[in-house]
Amino acid sequence: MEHNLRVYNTLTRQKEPFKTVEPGKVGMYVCGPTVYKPSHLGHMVGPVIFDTVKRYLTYLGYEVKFVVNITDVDDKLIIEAPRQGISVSDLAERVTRDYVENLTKLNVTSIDLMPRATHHIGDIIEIIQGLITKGFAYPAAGDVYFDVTKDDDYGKLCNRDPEQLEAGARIEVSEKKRSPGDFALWKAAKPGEPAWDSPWGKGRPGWHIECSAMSTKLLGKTLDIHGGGLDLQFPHHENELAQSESYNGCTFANFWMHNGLMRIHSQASKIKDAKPRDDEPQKMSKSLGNEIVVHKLFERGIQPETLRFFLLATHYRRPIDYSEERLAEVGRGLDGFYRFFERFERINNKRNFYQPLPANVARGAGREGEFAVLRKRFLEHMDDDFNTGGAVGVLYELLTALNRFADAKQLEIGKGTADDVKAFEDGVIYLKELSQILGVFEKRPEEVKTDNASQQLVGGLMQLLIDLRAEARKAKNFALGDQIRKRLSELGVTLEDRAGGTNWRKD
RNA sequence: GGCCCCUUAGCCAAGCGGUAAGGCAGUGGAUUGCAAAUCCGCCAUCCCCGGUUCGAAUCCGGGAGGGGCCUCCA
Repeated sequence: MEHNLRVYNTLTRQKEPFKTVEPGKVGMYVCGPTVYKPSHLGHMVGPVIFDTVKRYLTYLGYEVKFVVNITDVDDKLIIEAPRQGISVSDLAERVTRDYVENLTKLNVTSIDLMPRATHHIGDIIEIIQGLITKGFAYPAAGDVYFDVTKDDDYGKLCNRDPEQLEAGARIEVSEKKRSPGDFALWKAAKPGEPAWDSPWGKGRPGWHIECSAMSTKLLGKTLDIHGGGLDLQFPHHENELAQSESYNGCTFANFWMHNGLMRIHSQASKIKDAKPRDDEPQKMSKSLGNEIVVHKLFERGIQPETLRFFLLATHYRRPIDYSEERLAEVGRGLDGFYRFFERFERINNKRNFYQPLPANVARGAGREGEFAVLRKRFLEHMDDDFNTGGAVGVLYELLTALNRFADAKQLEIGKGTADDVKAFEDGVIYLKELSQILGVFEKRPEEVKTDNASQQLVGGLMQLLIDLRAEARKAKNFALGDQIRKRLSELGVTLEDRAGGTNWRKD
């Protein structure tokens, strides 16, 4: 496979040339949510990033298997379910549905499997038993713990020294543990808790082990990419790594990718007792209670595509500060693209911009024209550790270049030569090709929900007003023409006079 | 206390040793009857102080400020 892709690896703290275990194939595992509360914006960062990662790898020719797990049994669920008066499994089901709906809206379509922890209890028990047999774990009164002192390179992902874990003394205290850094693989059930039979009695899996079990089961012993939020590095990923490598005796993941965290200024959130320095951004998290719930954002009319673009406009390893203003700003930037797509359809009314790409698009073909150069720069950014921020910048340059070209050749009034039109269409095809890598502009933005009859009526009335205004302007009665435009503007309708006629647009 | 990471224009942001992409906002112009849309122009020397180098936003050292993890967390 020929490419120049380099990927930053948390394990080595540097960018490395991307390689895979099996030629042409990629196994990618990303940690999904513990499903006890509706997803907030922070939960969307990883999926959008890794969806884009998969899109790019697929673009390069890889066959990618992308797994996102759902942790559906955990203390958090056990506490939350009774509060809502429902069972743990119903809670899990409800929250998972919310998660998936949000992902779908954000055009995260590339996930192949979403395994649930509770569907893999057998696999989990098998690994725990294996770890006990190999001497890496020990049962203790119905629990089972991983013994970090038996794992020579424990802490290698995060530079964590097991000795110093004691010094912290903030770790869960348990007299069952041999040393403070040990963590639970299996937890004995208290009465009324969800429980499964095991060699150590009724209980449930600890956190971390489900990921080791499901990733091995579904993707094999060595993952090409393991992803997740920066906050999962320790202890979650460190422990996953320790378990898996101790059990399988081989490298767990070749590339560890961690996305930056969504932050929010507490003033912008609804926290009552904000901390003294409430002007500094903080991580968005359920436990801090400052989260922006995704489905509420959609209910308020935020376009999913605006959100996706917002997430991709920054490099994935950096934190992103959320604010309403920022979202509105991104939306304004996006408008330029939507207007261009309409322009394209005016120029070539045979084609709908959102139609799929022709299958015969020859990638990398084409002259060293301006559009082709920009396309190349876009791909170079993606090769550089999936630098979507840089790529988005180039997409804007391509947009400007296309508008400039259409202006210069007066394509809108049919003045361009056949060659001009061809060159323009090639450029548009590049734009579509690159947009698809980012997972944007694949379908027309949602129209305001009105029934068909109303829409037709509005269209008819608008045409009536436009025609009347055209007559007034023809008669040089600009005062009347301007009045019509002004009154419409007050209603949120903008008129655009062009050579080919007048367009209208609702804000 | 330990371990990571960040600091670029009014705001967001790319940049990974060769003399600052892009977006939003602002502003001047082309176009327009006037607008809208579009295009063109203007708008930073990169937190501070040292050092390495012919050359540093980019490397090294120190300082200041901020974030994350060490406890559930995407």
